[in-house]
Amino acid sequence: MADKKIRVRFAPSPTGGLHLGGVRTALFNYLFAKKHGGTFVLRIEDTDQGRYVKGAEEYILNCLAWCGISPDEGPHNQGEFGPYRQSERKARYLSYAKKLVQLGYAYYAFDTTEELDLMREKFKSSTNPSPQYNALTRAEMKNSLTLSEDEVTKNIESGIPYVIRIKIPSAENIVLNDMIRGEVIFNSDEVDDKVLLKADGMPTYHLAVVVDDYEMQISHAFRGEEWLPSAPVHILLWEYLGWKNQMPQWAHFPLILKPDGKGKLSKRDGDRLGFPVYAMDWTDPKSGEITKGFKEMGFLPQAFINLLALLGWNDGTSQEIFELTELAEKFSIDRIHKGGAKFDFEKAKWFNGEWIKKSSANDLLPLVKKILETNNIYSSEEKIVALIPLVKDRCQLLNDFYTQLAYFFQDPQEIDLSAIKAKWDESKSIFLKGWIEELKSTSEWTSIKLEDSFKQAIASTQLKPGELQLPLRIMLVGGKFGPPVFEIASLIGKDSTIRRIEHSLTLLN
RNA sequence: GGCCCGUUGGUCAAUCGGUUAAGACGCCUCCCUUUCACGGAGGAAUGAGGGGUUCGACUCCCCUACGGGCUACCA
Repeated sequence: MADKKIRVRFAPSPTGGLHLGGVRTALFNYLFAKKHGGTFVLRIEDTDQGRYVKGAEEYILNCLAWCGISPDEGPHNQGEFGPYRQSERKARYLSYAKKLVQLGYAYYAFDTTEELDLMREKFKSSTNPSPQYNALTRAEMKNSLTLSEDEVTKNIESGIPYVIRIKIPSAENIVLNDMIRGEVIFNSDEVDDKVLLKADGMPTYHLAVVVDDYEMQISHAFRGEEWLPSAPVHILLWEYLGWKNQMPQWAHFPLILKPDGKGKLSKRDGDRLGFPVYAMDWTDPKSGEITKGFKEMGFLPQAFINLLALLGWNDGTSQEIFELTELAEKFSIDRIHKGGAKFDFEKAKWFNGEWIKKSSANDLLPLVKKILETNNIYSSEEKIVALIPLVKDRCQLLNDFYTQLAYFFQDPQEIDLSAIKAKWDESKSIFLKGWIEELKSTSEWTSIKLEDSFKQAIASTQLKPGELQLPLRIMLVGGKFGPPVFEIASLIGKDSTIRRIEHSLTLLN
């Protein structure tokens, strides 16, 4: 076992957008694989044809690629353990389910939905509001344990729908050894006879996960904490199928929680509180509704995985900024927390700001260019790349580059005159008009020269430089932000500078 | 209701029996800056409660409280 090759998997269901928690699960799997020179497998768990959403698989791949954590093996890069979509593995599950029946560890059940509801109604009490299909109730149901062999065969042959359920033993302790939580003990009496094979012939998660983890030789099975209660079913299955000594090591990750209230983070929380929950934009193929993703919100993939990695894990030092390769070196399962972490969008933005500061102008160029272009600003790469260092410290999200850069390319659409008006008087207008005249004849248009000229001109008046520098900024950029004013003036050029000042002057009259 | 998991500032968190209980985000003050940021210096703010064990508990054990997950022919 110790020399077993490290193989881990990320096994999402293609049912919609890829949740932040899902990306973190994928990331932790990836990091573990990289750290130990193992293989990171992608398996598509598409056994629920009712919830299957077209395009979701492709989308998941794209999200992983954007994050830089593409799988080593999966439906799009087949290894020797394919197929990697559960829907394409259907026949295998059936044969294992039948084997379990033969062995007496599972049984056929013919109960209809109505009959199940009836049973639950019948056994419902104040002390037991949700009765289970288990040792107590299965004796009263229609299954191969209560029916004669003939009846069972007849039922199956005549096409009556059936499921196969696991027969949970009574009064047994089932022990899970979790890499994060240690020993967790379940009493089998609390576990119900879970459906293994559905009436449509598809396996449920419970059967599929153990069959596939076995066949794909998964060495470590990591998943979210929401799976902890069903772990005993899986452990039993490993045992009943005779694979107990090949069972992977388990670890259940803590959940990512809502920032405010309680409960795990959902897409709705993002909509409600104004931040993304999905990795990338997700368009629902039925409704056409678009749900915002981190990518489109202006996150750098490096920042996104960095923030995710630090949600429930840290390396024990106070370091917070890590790149992927460094994470892969330092990652370890035993430094993962047990408790869930509330998601804090403010901190997420801080991570992104740090990564923007860390990135070079050249790295940022294509992204910034694209943002400008979606806002109808087209410019040369030379110009953009020169401008980026001036403003990148002021940007937390990539989209901030638009506001920070737009006035270099076009006159501000809105000018915050209210900030000027309060202390405005005629003497200031007169000064600026005079200064503009001076500028018109200036041949050397540099920020140093402009600043000199401005200060000299103002020295001959009663005004102080500070009284006019802010108004000048607002006239040029539209608001109180951006790099030093004279630098801006030098970059936008003489015509624009003069035009913008004149325009504001007329507005002030 | 039952079962399981969890609980250090508002949030992310270090500590693995002995510390003035780190650090970060956010917030506040100041410096730098005649803008906004960045940067720098400070500040407020934490061991859920109660019992044990121990010379000594945030750290180990028990109880309580609180929070979460699960309780589908969904994953």
